[in-house]
Amino acid sequence: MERKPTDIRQEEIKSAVLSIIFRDGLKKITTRNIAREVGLSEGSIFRHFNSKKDIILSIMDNVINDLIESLREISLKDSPPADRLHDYLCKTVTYLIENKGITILLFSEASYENDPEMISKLNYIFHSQRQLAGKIVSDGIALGIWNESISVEDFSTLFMGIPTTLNIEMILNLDKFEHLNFCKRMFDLVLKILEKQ
Amino acid sequence: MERKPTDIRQEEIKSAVLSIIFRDGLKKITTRNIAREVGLSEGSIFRHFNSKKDIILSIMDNVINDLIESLREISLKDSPPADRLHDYLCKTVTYLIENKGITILLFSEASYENDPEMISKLNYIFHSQRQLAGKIVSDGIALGIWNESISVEDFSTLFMGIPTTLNIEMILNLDKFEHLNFCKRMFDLVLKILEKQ
DNA sequence: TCCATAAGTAAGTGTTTGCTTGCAAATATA
DNA sequence: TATATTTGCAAGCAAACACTTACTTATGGA
Repeated sequence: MERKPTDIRQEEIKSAVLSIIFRDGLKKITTRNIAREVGLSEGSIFRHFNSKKDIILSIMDNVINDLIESLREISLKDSPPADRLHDYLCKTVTYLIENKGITILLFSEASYENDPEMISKLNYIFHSQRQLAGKIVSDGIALGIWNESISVEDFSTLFMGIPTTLNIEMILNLDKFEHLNFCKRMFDLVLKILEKQ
Repeated sequence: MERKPTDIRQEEIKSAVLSIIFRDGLKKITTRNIAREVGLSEGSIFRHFNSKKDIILSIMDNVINDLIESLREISLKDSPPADRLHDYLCKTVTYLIENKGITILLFSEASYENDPEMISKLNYIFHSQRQLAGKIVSDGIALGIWNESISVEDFSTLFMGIPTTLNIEMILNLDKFEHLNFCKRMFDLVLKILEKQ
């Protein structure tokens, strides 16, 4: 059989997991199915990961490296806060649409396994998102653009609801979901909260 | 052994499921564990429900009867829309806090099993909530109290994000979560979107 | 009092699960 | 070329799972 180095196989395995979820649902993520999807024997999967849990943890690391780091870049830019907030939201929405099912995988596995390592990684992802969004709002307030009486904490909570609702809507009616201009529409709504009256 | 009629046992079983989730996590909901929690043999569980799936479906029915019907009542009241929206939000928040883990159970099971019956019930729950919130907003606009240029659809999406975020926060840091005045604070924020400028 | 029915149990069933073992062969390094 | 390491596979492991079976016993209406 064809042989490939571990780092390549690891990516193939993680990608297989996401394909299976999207096509067949969460229940079908078994080491047998993953092996078949990659085109390896089941035993080989355990050459490249110590456990099934490690595969999920590694997928979480991908989310951190891809999504969170992009959001961090946007949040720390010099551009006007309104532009940043808009980009931030659109980046999140795009990522979720392009990686359908990834957050439900993360939340389901974490709450299913009740595993501290998973919960901790999820915590990092969630609270990074919150904190980075909060920074943009703080900047806007500091610049005198936005209403200084708004609680940054509370706004961030509300803001975080947008991607999570998007996720749920995608689970419930994948096909019907109308994401045209979704981020722009949501952005216009939340801007009303921030603007000085 | 003590014998009880099916309808009593069914409630005991459903209640046991929720206790197990809260105490031990989703993975521990096995028919063995449920039986032990109720104090029955595993076989007896199947006297009262045809399958494990039916237990979850029945819990979903409880959510529909308890939460959704309360929300419907609030939504259809005659009181001022702002009062109704506030009550609506607080009712949801209270329910989620008192029934910790119930929504993650529903979403996880539905997306894990990928079962049409479960997805359909979840759809009903989610879209009822959306629609009932939307009605309050429509009423407010019709009465000339709120900004008529706001999209009721988009507002409802944003509004639905509040309970879902609450859920996630509760999974991630159950103990630390500060829910004092949570609903009031969120209500004040979203009111800024609705008010005429 | 009789007896159908409902509610209980112990001891299984087959299947699926994540993972291991023992060994072969490809690849990299000396 | 010699050898150590890595990658692969087939077969199989124990444990866990939802659920069934065969049988017993309590309950309640005729």
